This record gives sequence, C-alpha cells and structure tokens, in this order.
Amino acid sequence: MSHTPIQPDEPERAQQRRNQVLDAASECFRRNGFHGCSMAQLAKESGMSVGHIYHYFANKEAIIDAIVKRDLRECLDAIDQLMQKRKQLTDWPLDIAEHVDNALNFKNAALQFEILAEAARNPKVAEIVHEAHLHARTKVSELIAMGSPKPLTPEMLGNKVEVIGALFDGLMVRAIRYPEINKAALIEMMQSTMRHILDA
Amino acid sequence: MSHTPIQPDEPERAQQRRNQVLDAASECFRRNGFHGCSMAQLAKESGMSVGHIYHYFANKEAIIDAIVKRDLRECLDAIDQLMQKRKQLTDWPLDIAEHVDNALNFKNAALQFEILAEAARNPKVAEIVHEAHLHARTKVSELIAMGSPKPLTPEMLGNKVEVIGALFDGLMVRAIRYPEINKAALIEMMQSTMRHILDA
Amino acid sequence: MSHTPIQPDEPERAQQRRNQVLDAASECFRRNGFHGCSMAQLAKESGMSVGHIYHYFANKEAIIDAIVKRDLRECLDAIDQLMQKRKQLTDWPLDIAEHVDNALNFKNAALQFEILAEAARNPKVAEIVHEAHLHARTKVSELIAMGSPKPLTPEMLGNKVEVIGALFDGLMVRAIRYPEINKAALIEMMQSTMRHILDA
Amino acid sequence: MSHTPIQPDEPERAQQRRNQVLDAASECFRRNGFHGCSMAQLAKESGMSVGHIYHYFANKEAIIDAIVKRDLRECLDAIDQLMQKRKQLTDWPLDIAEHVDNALNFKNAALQFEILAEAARNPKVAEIVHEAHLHARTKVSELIAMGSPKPLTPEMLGNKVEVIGALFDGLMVRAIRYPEINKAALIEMMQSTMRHILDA
DNA sequence: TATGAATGAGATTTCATTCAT
DNA sequence: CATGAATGAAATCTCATTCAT
Repeated sequence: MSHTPIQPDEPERAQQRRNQVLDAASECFRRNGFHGCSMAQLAKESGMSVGHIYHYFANKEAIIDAIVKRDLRECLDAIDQLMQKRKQLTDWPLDIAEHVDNALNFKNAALQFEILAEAARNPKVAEIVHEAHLHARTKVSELIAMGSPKPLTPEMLGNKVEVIGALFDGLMVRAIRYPEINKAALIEMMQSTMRHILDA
Repeated sequence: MSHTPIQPDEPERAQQRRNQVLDAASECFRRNGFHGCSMAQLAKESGMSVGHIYHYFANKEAIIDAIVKRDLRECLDAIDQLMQKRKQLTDWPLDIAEHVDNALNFKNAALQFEILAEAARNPKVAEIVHEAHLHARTKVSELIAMGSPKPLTPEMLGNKVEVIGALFDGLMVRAIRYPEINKAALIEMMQSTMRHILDA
Repeated sequence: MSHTPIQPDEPERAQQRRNQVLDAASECFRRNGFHGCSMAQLAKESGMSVGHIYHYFANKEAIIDAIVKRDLRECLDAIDQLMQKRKQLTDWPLDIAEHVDNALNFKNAALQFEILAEAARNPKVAEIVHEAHLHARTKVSELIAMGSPKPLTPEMLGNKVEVIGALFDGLMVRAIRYPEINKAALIEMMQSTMRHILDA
Repeated sequence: MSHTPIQPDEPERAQQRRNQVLDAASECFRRNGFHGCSMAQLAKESGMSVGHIYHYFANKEAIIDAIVKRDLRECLDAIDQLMQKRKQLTDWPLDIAEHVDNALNFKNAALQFEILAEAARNPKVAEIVHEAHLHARTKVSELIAMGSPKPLTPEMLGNKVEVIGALFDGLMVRAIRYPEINKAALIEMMQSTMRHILDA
C-alpha cells in the first residue's frame, strides 16, 4: 500500500525541461551566436516562457556553459564509440570518413568556433574547454597506444595526439572558409598522413 | 627644388584616423569579441568621440569588415614573406617555427575564432573570409609546387595545401584549448608530417 | 448564475495599456509633434517604462500609425453621430455649430496638421489618411443625398462633399493662423454657404 | 577717380549664398520635414559646407524661420499679382483656376502643413504665420471690397475673406488626402460658391 | 510549476553646433 | 569666405533579469 511518491519523476521532468531549453539554445546559438540570441528567442523556440527558463538556469551564462559542456560531452562520446569499434577493426585509420564528415559539418563547426571565441575571453568557458580537451586527449591517447606497433613514451604519444587532433580541428576551419573542399580526396590524404604519424 | 606635397596628408590624415579606430578595434575585439565591444569602448580606446568614428565608418559592421580584411591581409603578407625566404632556402620545412609560434599565439587565435564564428552567420564576412582563403590557397600552392620533387596535378597540389593548412589552423585551436602544449616537440612532429605530405 | 468572465480581461488589460500609451502620445504629439516627442517622454507621460512600450508597439512608427488611425476614427464617429441626429432634424445645416467648434479647436487642428505633414512624406500614413478620407466621403455623401431636394449624379454629389469638406478643413487652418476669428459670424456665413452648395 | 568700393557686392554675394541655402532647404523640408532634414543634407544639397551655413544663419531654427517667411511672402506676392490682374477684369471669380492649381499642388501643400504643424508648437513661427495671415487678410479684403456691388461693413468683409480663404486652404488638405480629386468640376463649384459669398 | 508584464541599463546611431585651419 | 573634423547629447531600440500572480 505504497502511496504514490510525491515527486518521483520531478527531477526527470526537470531534466526534460532543461533539455528543451538546451535543444533550442543549441540551434539558436549556432545560427546567431551566443550574443546574437536573446532569452526571448530562446523562450519562443523552446516553447516555454522567459521567466520559467530562469527556474532551470541561473542566467544566460549558465545556459552557455551548459551548451558548451553538452557539446564537448558529445565529442567525447564520439571518441568512445570510436574506441568500441576500434576493438573490432584491424585497419583502424580507414574508418575516419565519418569523423571527417563531422569536422566538415557547417553547423557543428559554427558552434565550435562560437565556443572557442567565447573561451578566449570567458575564463569559465575556457576552463570547461580545457578540461574537455584533457579528457579527449587521454581517451585518444589510449586509442593510439592500442594501435601502435611499438611502445611509445607518453610525450611521443601526446604529440601524436595533438597533431592528429589538429588535423581534424583544422578541417573544421575549412567547413567555414572553404566549404567546396573535395572531401573524398581529402579523406585519402588524411589517412595517409595519419598512418605516417602513427607509424613514426 | 622644394617638393612640399600639395595635399598629400589630407587623405593621409583620414587614413591615420581610420587606423586609430582599427587599432583600437583590433585590440578590443580580441579581448571582448565583436559584439562584446561597444562603440563607446571603441571611442575611448581609440581616443576619439563616438560620433566621429561614424565619419570614417558607416556603422559597426563596417569596422568589423575592415578588421577582418586587415587581419586576413596580414596573413597573406606573412605567406608572401615566407615565399621570399623560401627562395634562398633548400630545406624549407625546417623554417616553420615562426609559423607555429604564430598559430599558437593566443591573441591571434582569439581573433581568428571571432572571425570564423562571425563568418558562420554573417554572409558578408563569410565572403571576405572565403576570398582570403582562395588567395592564400593560391600562394601556398605556388610555394609547395616550387618545393615538390615531382610534378603534381592541380588536384593533388590542392589537397596537400588544404591538409597542411588544416595542420596549422588546428594548432590555433590548441592555443585556446591547450595552451600548455609542448611547442618544441610539436614543431618536430609537424616537420616530419609536412615532409611526408610534400613527398607523397 | 455567475458569469465571471474566464479571461476577458487578459486582452483587456493589454488594451488598456496600449491606450495608456496612445493617450499620452496623443497629448505629447500635439504639443511637440511626432518627431519632437521622444520615447522617453512618452514613457514618462504614459507612466510606463520605455522598454515596456515596445511590448505593445513594434516601434515609434507603429505608435504614430495607431494615433493617426485613432484620430481619424474619431472623425468618422463624429460624422456617424451627425447622421443619427440628422434623421430627426428638418433644418440640418443649422446644426453645424458643434462642428465649427471642432474645426477651430487648436489642439485638434495641431494634430491634424501633424498628420497631414507626416502623410506628405510617409506613404503608410498617406495610405491611412487616404482610406479615412474615402470613408468619410462616402458617409457625408449619404448625409447630403438624404438632404438634397433633387436627385444628384454621383459626380455632383462628390463635388459638393469635397467643397463642404474643404470649408471645414479650411477652418482648421484658421485655428492656427488666426485664432481670434469671430466664430459666431463665421457660423452664419458658413450656413449660408452650405445652403447654397446643397441647393445648387 | 573713385576707388572701387571695397566690398560693394559683398551683401549681394551674401544674399545669393543665403538663397542657395534656402532653395535647398525649401526642397528638402518639403520632402523630409523640418526635423527630418539634417544640416548635413542641407549642406550637400546647397553645395556648401556645414560650417559655412552657420555664417549665414545662426542655427537651424533661423533657417526654418526664413523658409516660413519666404514661403508666406510668396503667397502674398501671388495675391498682389491677382490684384493687378483684377483691375483689368470684370468677371474676376472666373480667374481662380490658377489658384486652385496652386492649392492642389502637392509640394506646396506639404510645406504649408509642415509650417502649420510647426506653428502649432513654435511661438516664433506662430507669430510669423499670424502676421502673414493678417497681411493677406487685408489685401484680400481690398480685393473683395473692390469687387463688391454694395458697401460692406468691415465685419462682413472680414467674414467673407475668411470663408473664401478657408475654401482654398481646404483644397490644400485635399492635395494630401485625396489627390485624385476632379479638379475641373471642383473649379466650377468653387466659382459658384465664391459668387454666392461675394454677392451675399 | 509556469507565465509574461515590467524594468532600466546600455547599445548603436544621428545630429546640431563649434572651431582650428 | 570657406572647410569639414570633432564633439557630446539625445534618440530609438534591445535585452537580461525580476516579480506578481
């Protein structure tokens, strides 16, 4: 004879509401930038009132922080998925097509640069970004270590991770600056380059 | 043989005033972003009145455009300088230290991401950025063609340019995300990677 | 049998707020002109904040348009009232005293000229003014047709309406240019003139 | 052996310069209104520098005043011309076509309403306008007295002047509100109406 | 939980006016 | 006489945030 708990799904409901805001913000920030998107727009696009958004987020900054965290978490998740796949593959570097696609995706890139620009002036965002980078670095290091024919010093490993990371991040820049890039040819050259780095 | 210029400093004075604004804007935009920097701040830092800035620029957009153009022009100039040097060097790729420095410079990177984020939503800025990319692409292509042991198809050449470009642009991302990066080790790996790409 | 309205005062409240602004604007525009009256003044006189006015009106133009519409609607209403009275009167033209009063009212006239001056350069206001004129023309036409001893062609009717209309509008000009005008004597001559026009 | 006077045509030159400004202002004020026309626009359209306009006019107000004076003077001149003609005509009222044209001229009307709106809030302009009205009133009174079959009391005369004046001023309103008016038919009815007033 | 009315600071832009040259 | 650089106040409009309901 348990009485129905008073608010058992409340946190869940709250989480859903938060996500409603974050989904709208993700879209809106990509399109207009953090500072080109007003709380009123966010309210309209998320289907809730301006005032109510403040029940879930202390202020706009908090929404930005959450978006940054969420986006970077998605990047880390993508790396995790890659690690799962990797265990079953022998010729791992061939599998980069999807990641190149991701890097060249305009909307992803737009948000990344919004985040990087914000990180360059907002210490809190800088901290979030830095932390995420360290996480990703660790994960990718493991991935590469697994695939390396010979044992590597941590320094060597770290350098490889950064250079490979730079390659993909550099692609994101092309999503904005040079969208007509030849993706297929690019993939081939990326693969060759990655093999060189991994084998070095 | 007096050659006092008749009125050469009339436009020169205006040019100087414009630069006063652009210098302040360059600083201010790096620190606070295009939209985090008010005309009042710009006026204070450039040492002229708010109203007077509008004698030289139609609106804030025009200042942003000018900053973007100026910054990209500086990038192109850097490439030109590199080409001059290149003619006297045999082992060109060794000379990248300065460019890695540049890419890892925090303030440069901050402005680049501000520009990229703006380009992602402002068509006029996108156009400026795209045009600059094409220019740079052409120049770097010449550079690489000169240094290539064997003749290359334009497509191959283009791919190499983009991948090498991506490498450096990716470094810029690290200036924000991972400033404690080991620059010296990075340079070595970058050189090795570039040699691989150039020789491919 | 309670009939508490469910939410009839929700839009009513908004309507009241809108009117608060329009009442202040009507006063303020008469005194200072559309462009001599700032949003700050409007805010102060309407007892609400500048920002909040923008919840009810998209911009100042919209307030001007609304004022113009409201004022012209009042003119049309005055004509309607006249038509009601007319049905019970045999000697209609004698009843113009009130309308002459209206025409000679300084504040009314001030707003009319503000509107006409605005209409001369603002197409949207011109459209509103034109439309109102056509409405008034139709109504006055009916009024005159009812009072005419003989049937009239639409053209003749229209001409009479315009000339009589011009007479009253011309009085408004005197409210500004010659406020010491002898109103009583004027009424008599206006009546005589109108009779002539109507009987022609 | 008279020495050439040092600055004999200086005032003439000055007058010409003043008129340059007033011509531009007349155009510009009609188009944009007194407050919609900046000194910079005035400078550009009059072909002289902003600063130099201030040599000839104390401030913008003074230009407005001068425009108002000039425009009203032109009206008085038109009346004078009419009086000249009148002396040679027996059937004077037939000659109103030109004046109806004038009243229905859009640009004239636009400026008149600009002036009236300004007069309603600016005491100095009100004074100028009032004075001009009195002048015109006197002149038209003479005109009508000359054409009257029987002697008139000054009051009767004044009333006739005001009503006839109102008729023409009312036409100006139509230039803005109802530009598609049938001018020919209007002239006929105006003539008939004026005869009635004059003969009363 | 949910709304949206309300605020006021601040952003961009314009403009009459002054002044050094 | 003539220029236009320079100023600073003020205008319109936006927006993050709060609060009564």
